[in-house]
Amino acid sequence: MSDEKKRFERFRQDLKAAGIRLTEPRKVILRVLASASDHPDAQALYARAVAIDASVSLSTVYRTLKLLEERGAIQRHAFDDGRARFENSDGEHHDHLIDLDTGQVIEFRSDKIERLQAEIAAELGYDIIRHKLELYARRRS
Amino acid sequence: MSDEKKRFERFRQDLKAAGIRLTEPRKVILRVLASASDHPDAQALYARAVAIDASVSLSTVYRTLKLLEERGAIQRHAFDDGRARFENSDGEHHDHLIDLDTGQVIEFRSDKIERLQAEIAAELGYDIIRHKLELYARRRS
DNA sequence: TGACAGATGCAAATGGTTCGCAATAGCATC
DNA sequence: GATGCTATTGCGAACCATTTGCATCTGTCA
Ligand SMILES: [Mn+2]
Ligand SMILES: [Mn+2]
Ligand SMILES: [Zn+2]
Ligand SMILES: [Zn+2]
Repeated sequence: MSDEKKRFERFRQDLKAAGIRLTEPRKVILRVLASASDHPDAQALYARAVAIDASVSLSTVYRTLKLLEERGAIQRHAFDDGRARFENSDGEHHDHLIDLDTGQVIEFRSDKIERLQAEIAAELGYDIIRHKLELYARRRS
Repeated sequence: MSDEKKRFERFRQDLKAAGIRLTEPRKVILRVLASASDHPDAQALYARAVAIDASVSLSTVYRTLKLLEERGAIQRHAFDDGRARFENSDGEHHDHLIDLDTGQVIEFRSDKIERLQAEIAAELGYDIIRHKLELYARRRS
């Protein structure tokens, strides 16, 4: 089974387990999310969904995104361009570098940084629930 | 001269140097910003400004904030609560830990993390222009 | 197949922020 | 200190991403 199909299945199970109806628009949106490998915003997801089924509405895209986010199935990011961007939450945690010139989003992960963050929070008497590390950068010339 | 006064002076010089008029509303807003030690949003700054001079408008608060941000005199943050928050840019760079229960913002700085970030970017062929590190955390029980 | 609660599309509302515009007020000059 | 030009102001309307109310549809399970 392809990764895309696996992701779709995971979404489907998630909703089913929560007793949430698997409607036609939701199926379409799940499919779109499962096959996304970038960090699309709601508009982009809506466009991809409409390409599959023209009757899907932007409202339902937003409602489904919220639903999946609440269940932890997808993650919402707020990069500096205003719109919220989404990606599915499988795979290991990573942070992002945003190319200021192209808008390209590059993923990276540093265990050292993750560890240091936890240490800092601990010293302050806190446990990190989630965090955000975004590097806005320009290609070295 | 107090830190507050120093900050106000720096703001004043910045604007003067750029040939920007030092109007009454701007003076009030500069004063408010200079004396802020937290991370207030536009509404909060507006409230503080109005307490000094009731004729100041929210529009002018926003316009002045943009002006100062463009000159690098203040910094804009976008924590997860939607509104933009501001703080003056003197002092050394730091990042933020946000207490999810109280909303309290705690500042910290880790040279190690700063260094690691630069290394990661360099490996990817990038120079960091700015970055955002926010830890959303809960007090350890 | 029927019933009913949950889900949908549409349009209108929201909330933070920006903008257009006519009126006002810095500031350089006299 | 008065004058003139222009930047700046307050106000309300516009913006834009996202959310919501509502009448209508549709999964789901009996
Ligand atoms: Mn990612
Ligand atoms: Mn700070
Ligand atoms: Zn991370
Ligand atoms: Zn930092």
